[in-house]
Amino acid sequence: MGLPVPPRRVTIIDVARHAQVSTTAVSKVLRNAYGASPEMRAKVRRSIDELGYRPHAGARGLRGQTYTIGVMLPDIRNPFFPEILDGITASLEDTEYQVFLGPGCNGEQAEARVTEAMIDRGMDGIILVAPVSSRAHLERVAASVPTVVVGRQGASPAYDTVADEDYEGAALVVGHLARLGHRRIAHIEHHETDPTRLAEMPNARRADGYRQAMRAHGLAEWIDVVSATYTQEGGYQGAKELLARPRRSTAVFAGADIVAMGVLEAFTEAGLSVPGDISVAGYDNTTFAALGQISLTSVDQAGHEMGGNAVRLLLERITDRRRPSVQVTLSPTLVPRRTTGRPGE
Amino acid sequence: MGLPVPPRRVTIIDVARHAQVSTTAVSKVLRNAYGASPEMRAKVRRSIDELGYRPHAGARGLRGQTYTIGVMLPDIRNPFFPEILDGITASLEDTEYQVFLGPGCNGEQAEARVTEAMIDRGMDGIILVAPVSSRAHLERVAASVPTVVVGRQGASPAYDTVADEDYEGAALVVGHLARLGHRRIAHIEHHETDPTRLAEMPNARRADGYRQAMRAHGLAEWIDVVSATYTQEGGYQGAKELLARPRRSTAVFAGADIVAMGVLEAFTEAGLSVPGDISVAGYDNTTFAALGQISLTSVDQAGHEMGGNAVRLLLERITDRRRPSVQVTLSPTLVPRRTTGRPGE
DNA sequence: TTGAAAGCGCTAACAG
DNA sequence: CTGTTAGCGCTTTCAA
Repeated sequence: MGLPVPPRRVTIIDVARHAQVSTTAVSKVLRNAYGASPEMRAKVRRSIDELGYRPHAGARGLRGQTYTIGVMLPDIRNPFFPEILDGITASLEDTEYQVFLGPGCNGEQAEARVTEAMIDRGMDGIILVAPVSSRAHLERVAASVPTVVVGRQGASPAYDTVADEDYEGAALVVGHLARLGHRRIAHIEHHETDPTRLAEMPNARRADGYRQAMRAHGLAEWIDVVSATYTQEGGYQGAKELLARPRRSTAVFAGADIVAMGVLEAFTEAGLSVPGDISVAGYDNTTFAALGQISLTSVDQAGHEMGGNAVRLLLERITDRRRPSVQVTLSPTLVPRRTTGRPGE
Repeated sequence: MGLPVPPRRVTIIDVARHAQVSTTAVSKVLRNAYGASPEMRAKVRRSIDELGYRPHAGARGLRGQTYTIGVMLPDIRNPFFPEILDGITASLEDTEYQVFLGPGCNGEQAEARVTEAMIDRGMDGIILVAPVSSRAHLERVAASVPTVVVGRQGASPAYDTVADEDYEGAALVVGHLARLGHRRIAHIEHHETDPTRLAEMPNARRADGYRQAMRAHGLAEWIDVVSATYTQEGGYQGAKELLARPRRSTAVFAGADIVAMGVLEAFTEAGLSVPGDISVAGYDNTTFAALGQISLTSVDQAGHEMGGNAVRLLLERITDRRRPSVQVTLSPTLVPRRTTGRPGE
């Protein structure tokens, strides 16, 4: 059963016939374009409603726009990204644009596939969140469609960027811990080898920010960085490594909340109390950092604002593709919770 | 600068010219369609590679398919959904189809907007995960595009379904707790009023499954259901309510992991130890249930398999739109962790 | 202000 | 097996 014959879609021709005008007129009304009298607009609008007409985006795209914005998120599991997405959808809610997300990407190859798929579908603009692709690829993408890169530093004339100042975020954590009386503050970073990305990716900047802040607080001699990956397992292993040190740290700054989760697990396993024996801080202020059971001190990146700014820049660029590129940098804030306290309490 | 003039896209005509064949020939090669000699195929493929040609999905969609599958997830924050998504993308990886996600939807209106947007973009098929829309709307959608509904019971001739047997999941939890020696097992449900959805939505079925299982274990007199919402706050409030009861339960079955998180928070606040004083179980086996710090007993829905099945059914239906609808039901499994133990220990 | 007509890139139907 | 032709639904000249 199930209506084997899907009823033919209502097209612009049906609307034109119903309203007794030309398709051109209907098109003008759809796009709020110049050259249609108020009476005609009203008449056309009525027909559109009566017939339940909705324009076919693919067909529109062949000549004009598809009114579609693509968003690429690296990992849908990371609870930080929904914040950005909320900011994006909220800003786009009252426009005609529709957002679609690429599926979780990990690695340059997956990113290439998704970005190409977006371009092939005629999307009017794309927002890339924390992409790992080479700058060359990003610029190639930006050459064929308006693009905004979010959560990654590195200005380019080809695309706009919106990012959090990770140096500052790292400094907030180190400052907070130092103020509590910690000196031996260790850091677990996500290892980065690619030379281009080294300066642009948040993980690298957090590690640098940590080093810089330690020096600024006169704690240079206690700088201790463990290389791992931004995963729970990475945090677990990194914490193990720290525990094996002859002089144990009194605080650990994990480069991401998910890393902090692994750290907490390792400490619990080792019978250490947090923050009694050792303090732990994360980064991203993810949903589970806020869970009462965990209550992790973290850094909030204002994801919502990031998303909102990204949309603003993107719409501007869709309007004027040759305007000079813009870089927006937002300041993170510290969210102290129960995993950090005075040392040796 | 940023290349103010985006280079014209390579079209099928360019490829045809380069390979010295007709556009029809190129089209056939693209679609692996019948009627092209191996030599011609090779020649065309070479030209495609040399020119870096990629077909324009919108244009294809005007006559044939767009090779695009839309997936609607209700809430990107719920860590259960990525599992389904992984199953979907994994099954689609080696096909020409590309997945795009609708942005997080809450409520019927948002769902309507997203499903319509997908149809307007000529998507070849759509997968709706735990939609809250009325059955009528779902059938309207399914009438214009092949559709699979995931995570919601309720067979329809218009679409296929893939769901977990929530009765069974609830029974697993009750059985587990009963076997540990619990009798006073309470349940926190997500309140459902809509009569149509009542029988189809997972939350309602979990509550029913709980009641049924309690009876089956001879614990009918201890049935105790608190109505809340599937949120952390809902769990917190629900737990408060349970604590105010004259006879306290020794175990709580929360309808979802996120609810269990709120429950745990309330119990911690009340100075109760888990599972010493009271056991807690959730549902969905989300990422944070597995976190060492939380270690929540939960029910695993085999999201990956759900996604894989959804894709299989969808591709089948894209091939043959009039084949009778299919319902796939998967069995959940219990994942016992540290939040459940013997009562009164 | 209005509409006729061309064409976006591709596929399907058909003829050779 | 191969190519010609006619659209798909819309926007965009451009002439009236």
